[in-house]
Amino acid sequence: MREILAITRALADENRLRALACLRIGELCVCQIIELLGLAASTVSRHLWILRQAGLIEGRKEGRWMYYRLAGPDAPPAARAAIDWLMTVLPSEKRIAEDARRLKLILKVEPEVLCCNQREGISCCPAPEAAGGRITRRSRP
Amino acid sequence: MREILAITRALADENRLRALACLRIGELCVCQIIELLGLAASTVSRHLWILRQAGLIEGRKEGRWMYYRLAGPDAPPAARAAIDWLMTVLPSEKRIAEDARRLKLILKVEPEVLCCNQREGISCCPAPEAAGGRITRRSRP
DNA sequence: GGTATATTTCGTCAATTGTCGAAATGAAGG
DNA sequence: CCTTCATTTCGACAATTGACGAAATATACC
Repeated sequence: MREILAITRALADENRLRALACLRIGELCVCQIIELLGLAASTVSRHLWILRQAGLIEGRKEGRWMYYRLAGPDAPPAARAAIDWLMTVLPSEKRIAEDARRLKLILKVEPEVLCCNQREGISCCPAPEAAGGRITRRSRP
Repeated sequence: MREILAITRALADENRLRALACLRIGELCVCQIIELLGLAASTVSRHLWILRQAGLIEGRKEGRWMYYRLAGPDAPPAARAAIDWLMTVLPSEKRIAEDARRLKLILKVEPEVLCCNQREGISCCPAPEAAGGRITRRSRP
């Protein structure tokens, strides 16, 4: 039961669903996910940890960078099934499609430059949630 | 996104998963679910409402009694898929199997008698969560 | 070794959630 | 109509959660 609850609770958050969905295109660096979600790095790190311990994603460290990807075929079957469900229902969501569009822009920027910009509080792409009314604290030094 | 989040958040609670799982045998009266979960009637009612507005279950009123069942084929596809996933992963869970065993005992009691007993604070079956350390307030008038 | 830096951990705060009991609702039967 | 009673709604409270910034960790490069 703990295993299943870890999965369902991991999925019960919009930002975690967005993170999962964006990983469907393949492996991503944490800084890219940070950029996409527009949240504090520590917050994103926590979200990724929750997804990871639920068995939904896998991490791989390469130097200073950390890469995450969707759990593979050898992941717990319950998690795999959950991922399959998500990948059929999520992509048609407006927000997820918007994320996919922005992700293309993000991928054009070298991770090094991306991280450097994040330190400076600069976003490489429009960040629609800023227009949506939510205030991104990172825009204020 | 609202629709999917309603589903994932509805599933992010152990008692709601138990309620869903017990409905796989068919339609149940609220008082039977109350008995199974061992929670206050108001709490169970709230859980069922959350499951209902997520499209995971359907309700039917018959006189003073309210019956719930799993969402049928004409339910939102996302909800149907979620139910399918749950019904493959939940039944093998220890807690769910235990619930199924207790549900058989509960079904032997007429709903009228069950409700009457609940009013008196009497449980028709062992209620394993009492042994598990949790205190059931309803045993104290 | 020392510095720079990508990510995680920690502490804190506001918001949300699960739970209960009490009161309200609504349907049956006298 | 008035009572009974199964269920739901309401209000309160404790526990959990998501968010942030600051500090810690770990890796690379000098």
